[in-house]
Amino acid sequence: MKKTTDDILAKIGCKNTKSRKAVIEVLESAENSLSAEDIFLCIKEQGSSVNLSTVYRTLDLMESKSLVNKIIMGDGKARYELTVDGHRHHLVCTNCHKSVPIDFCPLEKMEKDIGKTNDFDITGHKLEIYGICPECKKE
Amino acid sequence: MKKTTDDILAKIGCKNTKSRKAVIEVLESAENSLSAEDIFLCIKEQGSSVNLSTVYRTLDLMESKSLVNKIIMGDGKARYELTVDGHRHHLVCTNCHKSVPIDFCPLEKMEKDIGKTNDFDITGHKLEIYGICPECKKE
DNA sequence: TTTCAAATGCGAATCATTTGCATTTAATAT
DNA sequence: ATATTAAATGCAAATGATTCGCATTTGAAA
Repeated sequence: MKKTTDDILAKIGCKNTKSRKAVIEVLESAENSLSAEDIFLCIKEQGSSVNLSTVYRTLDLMESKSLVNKIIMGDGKARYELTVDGHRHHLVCTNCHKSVPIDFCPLEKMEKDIGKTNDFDITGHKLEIYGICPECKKE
Repeated sequence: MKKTTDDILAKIGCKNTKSRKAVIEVLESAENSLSAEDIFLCIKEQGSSVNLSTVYRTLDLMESKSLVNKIIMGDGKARYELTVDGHRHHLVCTNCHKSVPIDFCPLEKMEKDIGKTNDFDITGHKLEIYGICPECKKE
């Protein structure tokens, strides 16, 4: 079980530290994407401690290695999640901020065409769909 | 020519002030989406003066009335543009931050299905496509 | 186990955006 | 026109997420 996080860290050629393992483990067990502070608090709850700066640095590092996907949200806080095969978009509840991953990407087929039409080299995209989740609808 | 901005302001039921007219006029003549500070500087260049807070407040107001579309960018600054019929997505150059509007929306047809599948009431979405523009490619 | 670059913690700095409050102004009634 | 008043503005200070500098610690290679 620890093996996985160690492998991840070895693969990107950086030191295998307690903080980094903690961050990765939190992300692995998360159902939703988390903010840096969410991660920081999770680790604290587990009895360990990391500095918030270190969480940010770890996330930046992992994002630069494409291990983590940074989601820029409308509320001013970025969320992070482990990169899964390909990428993933979310349905975000504008009331409670919970997010549900969507398992397909409406852009996949179109991206190349759009790039060609506009003479851009496409490097990526961000998509979020907003709405009210079932729980919040009840209220 | 002034008529248009006056109409816009009348329509949303708020005071018709110099600052607001200035913001709207800058947005009308802009080719790309602009940051609050871009707008602030444009107005200053024209010899007038507005407070940056006022620019933000005007933009928030207009966004709340759906007259302006707020684009959340990866560089930490939001960009704004007048809402055109329906909505619009952008191809954004990650190098020079220029953006090109895309005249169709890949989500249009899918949104309802996605909402139904996940039991969400869909309220909207944001999509941006990133790449390198023709000019920046040359470098 | 020595060595040293890489990583961390801490506090301070940044920077876009927001807010409180005193002052000004546009729109309405007089 | 003028008075009246809620809405809008300017200003400066606050906020809040993220970043940075730097002294200290630590993992990994020799």
